[in-house]
Amino acid sequence: MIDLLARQSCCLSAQEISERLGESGRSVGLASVYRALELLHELALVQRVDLGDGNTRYEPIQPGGEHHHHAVCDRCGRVTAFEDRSLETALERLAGRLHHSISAHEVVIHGNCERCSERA
Amino acid sequence: MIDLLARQSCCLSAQEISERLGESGRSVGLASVYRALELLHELALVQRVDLGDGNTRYEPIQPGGEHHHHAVCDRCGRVTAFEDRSLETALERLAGRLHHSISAHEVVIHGNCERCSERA
DNA sequence: GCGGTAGTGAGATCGATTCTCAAATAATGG
DNA sequence: CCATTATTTGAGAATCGATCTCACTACCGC
Ligand SMILES: [Mn+2]
Ligand SMILES: [Mn+2]
Ligand SMILES: [Zn+2]
Ligand SMILES: [Zn+2]
Repeated sequence: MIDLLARQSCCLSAQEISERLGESGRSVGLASVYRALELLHELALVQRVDLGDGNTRYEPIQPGGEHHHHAVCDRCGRVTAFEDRSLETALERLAGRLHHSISAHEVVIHGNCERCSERA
Repeated sequence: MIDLLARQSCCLSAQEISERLGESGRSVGLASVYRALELLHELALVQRVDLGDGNTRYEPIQPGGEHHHHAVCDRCGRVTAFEDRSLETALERLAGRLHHSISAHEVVIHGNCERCSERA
């Protein structure tokens, strides 16, 4: 499972992880998936991603710190990843000013994806 | 209920809204609270806030556009609101570059609040 | 093999949200 | 006013992701 997650470029739900493992032969129960994810999260190897539909997703944390954020289409649900250096810079600067330690941050953008923007 | 929400400076869960309305005499069922919130959200009067504990919160959208974001203490759960102009600027600039319309954005910071940072 | 320990997952449980529907309330028209 | 129709409410059922339980399995050292 570790490897399956590591191979992902973007986030997956626990359900999806369990299904994919099943498809590829190595079936793993949902309970075990959640257990593993919790552990990986504590070890800072996996980050939780909450996009506001009722499903928590998980994605690997890159050792180098590179990461992206997500734009969600409120019409079709499609999730688009994006990176933005100046956004990250703003967040880094904010860290100093804030009376709050920062172990993670998450930026979620809502709107319509390219495809859904076209058709009225 | 509109007025109760409007009076809030920060987000409340549906549960909290129902409770507070009950305390102040005008009891309103949970179903009705959710109904009203959905409507207010469609009218762009209320914004959903998802902080990653299983509770969706809601807060009024200021007509002027002023708004804040949230830092969550992963130890005690306390929610701290913060504003940051340069973060907003970065998000505004991003809007142009992104192949995705933006109707809302949400920034959530995880870490430890001031109090929890002090005690080891 | 055998007892002990850690890991697994099917199914029970929980809790937030959504759905249903009968009752309450409001609006309409004579 | 009163009867009729339309709208709103909210208690409780249903849903569904996440978590918990616990019998069962796998593994380990002897
Ligand atoms: Mn970032
Ligand atoms: Mn903002
Ligand atoms: Zn779309
Ligand atoms: Zn705290």
